[in-house]
Amino acid sequence: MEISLRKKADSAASKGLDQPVLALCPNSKATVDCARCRVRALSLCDALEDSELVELDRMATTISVGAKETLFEQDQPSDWVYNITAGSVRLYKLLPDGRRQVVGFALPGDFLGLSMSHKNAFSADALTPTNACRFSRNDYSNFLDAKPHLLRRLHSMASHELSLAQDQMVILGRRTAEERIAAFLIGLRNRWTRVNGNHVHVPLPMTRQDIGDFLGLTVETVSRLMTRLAREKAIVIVPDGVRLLDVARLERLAEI
Amino acid sequence: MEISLRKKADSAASKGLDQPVLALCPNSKATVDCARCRVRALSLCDALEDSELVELDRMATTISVGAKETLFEQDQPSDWVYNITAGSVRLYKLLPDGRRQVVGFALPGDFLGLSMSHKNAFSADALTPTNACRFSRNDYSNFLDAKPHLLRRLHSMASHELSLAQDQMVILGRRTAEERIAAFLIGLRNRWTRVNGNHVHVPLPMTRQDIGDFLGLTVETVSRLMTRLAREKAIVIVPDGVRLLDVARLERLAEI
DNA sequence: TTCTTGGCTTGATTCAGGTCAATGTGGCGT
DNA sequence: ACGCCACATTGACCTGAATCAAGCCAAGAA
Repeated sequence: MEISLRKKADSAASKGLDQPVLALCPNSKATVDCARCRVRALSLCDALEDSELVELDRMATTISVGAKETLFEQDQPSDWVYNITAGSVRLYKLLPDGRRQVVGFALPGDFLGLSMSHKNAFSADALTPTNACRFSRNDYSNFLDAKPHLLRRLHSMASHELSLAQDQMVILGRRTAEERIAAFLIGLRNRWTRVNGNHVHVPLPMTRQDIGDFLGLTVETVSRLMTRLAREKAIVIVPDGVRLLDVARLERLAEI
Repeated sequence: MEISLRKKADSAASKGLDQPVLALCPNSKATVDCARCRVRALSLCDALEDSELVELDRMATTISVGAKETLFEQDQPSDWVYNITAGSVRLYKLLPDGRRQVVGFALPGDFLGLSMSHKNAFSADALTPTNACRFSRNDYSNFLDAKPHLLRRLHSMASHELSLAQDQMVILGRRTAEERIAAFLIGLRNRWTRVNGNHVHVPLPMTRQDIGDFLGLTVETVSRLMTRLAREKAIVIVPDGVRLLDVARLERLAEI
């Protein structure tokens, strides 16, 4: 795993190969500047005052990982919490025999470390080159103790996450393969909307295998159904994503 | 829906038919006495000092609902939060066409209302006669604002719930019917342990249909596999539950 | 340029679990 | 005692998605 570190207090701390700096986070100075963070409004940090952001700056380290590199691994001590600022991340659990369940995908603005447990409940690796704001769990926990409104916000994010997980339980337990694909595309469209605005173009940084492992299907089934939806003019498959043609139909299929 | 109310401040507030008072909560006085609550150690309230419990007493109302009665319904305003003190509750989501996903079962000590949303994410109804401690969401929210350590506790419960939901995603997405049943029985055994101590007898207050709707299976499949596990001497089916004979085998099947 | 590799698609076949249809069974109200 | 009803079980059959097996294609490596 190669991670490049950029930190105000210790810019010589870089280890491993540097990843190219991504377009979304073009700070050439090796500083964290929460006040100007472009995902701030989407993230936990939105709960903070400007004065508090200065404190946060001091705690934060920005990290960059390349595609396919690991952020953290299931069952390892969770020493850090992360705020994704650019890129996309796959979150998954492995069974001993290799079966895999993807429990979610993280996009810019998403927070990893809601869980308050000292072991990671799942592994996380980057789907595309990814930047994140990283805090030590200790610093973070102390900061939380001092800022009850931040804790409120954290709790409301965890509640929201729980609610999404329950929706996913409905999808996995009670929906057909076609409905799962439709729900996935509509759900992802809605999440990209927060980041990029509402477009019929839905980027899919993950592979078909990842989608299958998220939806409880095989690659082949995902591929067949995407092809079928395309044949029936509900979507168009484009490089690195899909374009939604018949949003109404997809929403009807996805309806909860 | 019939609910009997018993409250210190307003014992005349009873409406509807009274349910018989349950064995586990035999207060004949219509008062809430958190300090002596038998599920306190299991519940949120464990985070509170004795002095704070007195405040809680004043906010709380105990309610009793009979089997099959509704505590609250999906998409309705969530005006109350609940602490289950006796009985068992089914939590579920309905699709428009009637398909159902049970998202969980609540046992004594479980808290309903982690979610901080003003609409219920799911419906809840009693499987067996059930007692709960009920708080208005407003009172509760104000109380939380004044007690950051209670909020911490609430958040850690929500985190735990999220982690369980992710485990359930693995079960629904990537496990065989037999593994699902084993995981369900072992998981339920572990939860009853908190309430009753560790026994090989696992009460099943829910129907086979409920289990199927929790595990993404049909009644018939649940019935067949329970019968098979019984035939193979892994369990014995007894009235209102099962007795685990070969715990090691079940744990191997359930392994995460 | 050709070779390799990883991801994607497509077709043929299989099978785990669903569906449909009886039948069994225990509790409850009359 | 009787009938009812909800729940549970069991059997026969069906099907949606998995599995197995090729190919296809684009991006890198040699």
